[in-house]
Amino acid sequence: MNHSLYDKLQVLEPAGQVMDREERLRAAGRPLLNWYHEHRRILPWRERPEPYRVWISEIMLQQTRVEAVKPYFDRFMEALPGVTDLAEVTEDRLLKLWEGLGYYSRARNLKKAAELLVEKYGGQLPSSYEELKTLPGIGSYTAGAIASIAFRLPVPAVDGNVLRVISRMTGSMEDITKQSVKKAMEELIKEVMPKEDPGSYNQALIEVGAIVCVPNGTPLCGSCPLFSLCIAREKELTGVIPVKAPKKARRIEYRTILILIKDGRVAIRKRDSKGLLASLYELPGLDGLVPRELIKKTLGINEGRITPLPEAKHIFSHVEWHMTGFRVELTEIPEGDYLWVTPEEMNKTYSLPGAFKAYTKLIR
DNA sequence: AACTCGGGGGA
DNA sequence: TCCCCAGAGTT
Repeated sequence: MNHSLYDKLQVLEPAGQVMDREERLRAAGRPLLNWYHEHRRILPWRERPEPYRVWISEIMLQQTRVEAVKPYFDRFMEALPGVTDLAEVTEDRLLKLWEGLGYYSRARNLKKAAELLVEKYGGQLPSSYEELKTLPGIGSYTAGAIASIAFRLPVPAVDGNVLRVISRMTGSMEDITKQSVKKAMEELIKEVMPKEDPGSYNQALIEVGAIVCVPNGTPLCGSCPLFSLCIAREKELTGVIPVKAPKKARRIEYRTILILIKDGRVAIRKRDSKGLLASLYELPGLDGLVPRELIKKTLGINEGRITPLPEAKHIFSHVEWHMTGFRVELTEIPEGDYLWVTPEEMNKTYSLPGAFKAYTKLIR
């Protein structure tokens, strides 16, 4: 096992003996399990932890809060109750089911993986950590979560919660955004985790991170099962740990959004299958802030009534769209790969991400 | 190792 | 505003 500088971090126990990082984590196992059985939240995907349900929930939960996932999970399970349904669903219907959850490659990878499962695994998820990890969209965390929760295998599932809880408890000042730190944490946990109920153990660490050892604001140390084991609590370092490298500033992109109207229908178009909002539908748009006088020329039309629309801003994690827009009432169909749809079809059938909301709400 | 990929809720 | 979230894939 790798021993970094901070593995050597030791504190004096009341009795005078010291406890290193590994011992501290071993000691946490029983308190975590006891706490979890008493305090765990009742969640839809925890009721019947079958492999398919655990898989779908874990993908939805990647970088996404429990509260955000709740309204999506049951609807998804009802629409696509099994691997075969997922393998056969159209991409448009799948993306509509995912609309608003973000990170849309998760949905596409889900379908890819389902197709593989039907082809090569008899429509079932494989039960080993290593095989799970080969599937699209399943990395080390998700493979560990499925293997431990659905198949009861003793493998770790290290997410942001686990990194925060354990780095605080052990007083580690290492940068948890580094993949080397995550990997070391996985190896450490694999060594010390109890073997009898690995799913509950992993979820206990996650649950403590989600509802006690919270990231923003003051952690609720008074109700933490790891209170007496926690170095950050003892040394008042919860404001410092976990240490994370600063992230870089967002770039800004300027867009001109167009509501093209012809005979009561609106133009939408499918976005590229790669990049931001891949394969979703969008209102047509132009790069940059295009002045009103250039709109007709750019569209290649002669007639049309052009009305300016308000400016709008949409913030993604790494990009900001600063938008302006125009409504264009057409008497001719412009060149371009447009789909002409009624406002109702636009809402019910096609997946238009929230980034366009400032303009889609103006369509009537 | 650095970058890309969404959207929302809370401080 | 900024932060973070049951991360993974690509470059």
